[in-house]
Amino acid sequence: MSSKPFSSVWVREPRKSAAPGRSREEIVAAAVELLDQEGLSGLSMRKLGAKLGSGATSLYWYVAHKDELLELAYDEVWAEMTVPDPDEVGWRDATSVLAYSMREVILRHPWSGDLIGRLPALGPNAMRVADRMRRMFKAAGFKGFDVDFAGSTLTAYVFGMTIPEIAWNATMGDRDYDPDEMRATVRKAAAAHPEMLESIDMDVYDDPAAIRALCFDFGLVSLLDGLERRLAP
Amino acid sequence: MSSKPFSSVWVREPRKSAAPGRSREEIVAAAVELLDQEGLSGLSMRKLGAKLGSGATSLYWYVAHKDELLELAYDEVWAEMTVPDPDEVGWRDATSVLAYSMREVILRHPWSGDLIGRLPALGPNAMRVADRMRRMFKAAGFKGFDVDFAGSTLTAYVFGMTIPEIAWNATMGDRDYDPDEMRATVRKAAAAHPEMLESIDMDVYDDPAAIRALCFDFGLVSLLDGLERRLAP
DNA sequence: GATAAACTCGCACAGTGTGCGACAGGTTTT
DNA sequence: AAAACCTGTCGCACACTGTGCGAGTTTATC
Repeated sequence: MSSKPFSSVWVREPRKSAAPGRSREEIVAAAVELLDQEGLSGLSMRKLGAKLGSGATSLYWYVAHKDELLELAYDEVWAEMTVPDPDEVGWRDATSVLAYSMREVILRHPWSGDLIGRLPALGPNAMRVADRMRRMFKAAGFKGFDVDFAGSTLTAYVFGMTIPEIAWNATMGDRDYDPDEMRATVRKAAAAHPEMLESIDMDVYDDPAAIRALCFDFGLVSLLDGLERRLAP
Repeated sequence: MSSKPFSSVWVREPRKSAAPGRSREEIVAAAVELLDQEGLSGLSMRKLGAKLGSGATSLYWYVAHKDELLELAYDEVWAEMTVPDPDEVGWRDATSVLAYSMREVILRHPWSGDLIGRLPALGPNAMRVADRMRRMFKAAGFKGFDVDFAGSTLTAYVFGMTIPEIAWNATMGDRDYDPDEMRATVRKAAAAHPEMLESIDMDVYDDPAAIRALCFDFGLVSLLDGLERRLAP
């Protein structure tokens, strides 16, 4: 009765071929490289084929469709995240380090921001992160559902804070940034809401990166405080 | 010296035409409708033109490019969010209601999830929400940067929690959901991490929507607790 | 040497955003 | 009245996308 089966690279049986000329790993690596250089919209099968010195449609032997390739590339990103051992540093430090690492990795691969919330994170690397994050929160003392809830809350925060940051970098990165121009723009947009001006006129726009870092830390500390509170009633 | 000026619909001067046959509002409304029905990838200029009984390229009179249209449609989403008055219900209730409202609105317009983190939220409706959210956190007692930081933290959490939920609905919505199939899938993906099983084997997959709602509340309460703690040292 | 499996790739199709230039109708200026 | 100018519409064309198909080539196995 079920219409279509749930489809994901991680569910399909992989090709058994040992290691011929072109391999799936090579393709995924090239895709990640291209994505880092040109962004999500810069990755096309034709370009990727050219980069690998092959025809575009040859890649379809190793990969069912482009989405599958993206699933594979996406999981590579999770591999780069540092997940400390809570037994060594304590759960708060461990989760903090993970959070900062996630933020940093996503910012390094901005295209991954567009994939969060579009692809299921079922790859081995994502699983490894999930597993170790569970351990962190178990070490902290969470029980039952709360272990997963705490994990979801943390990743939600990090993603939610970082994704808009990517957007900012994308719109601003390819032009010379002028604080005054930006201030003027936002002031115009907020003209109808005089109270907003007090935040705009602060020196937010002079060093946005620094302010964003501060903001990330503020939210993270708050969040961890809030989680801690759920442990001891 | 500055390469390109910062571009956004909200910065450009709008067309002055009063109200001829076709108007910008009409176009945006039709776009939102189409987006709701067919999702982000379902919106093409040709389809939209057809829906309005006009040629595709005619729309370019009212809108500079597709992105601009998306900016306009995106802002319409912000208009639907309920932003209570903190003076009436207290800041914690006010922020909770806003958070729930944001979640609900985004889930109702899933395509907006893909636009967060791709478009700047400078439209009048987004500004209105930002302004009133500032008021909430000022009423709570936050000062200076912390007012904006608290706001960013809250929206980050809501977005980060909701965006993956959209992805889930998208992959699952168009097929019959089978808890056991899903459980088996995830169990397979997590095979290398035995500790994950204890969360998988709980009844998460029987009523995912309910669990997600629980999770959202857990994170929200934690976050607000954490923010509250920053008020009284 | 033959048969089959593994792999490559050119062609073609249906679709996309959008620049361009040709139109039409109304308003204003000469 | 004529000419010039806006406002608005739209067909055509370009370069680009993912990918199904089928014919071709290489490699492995018996």
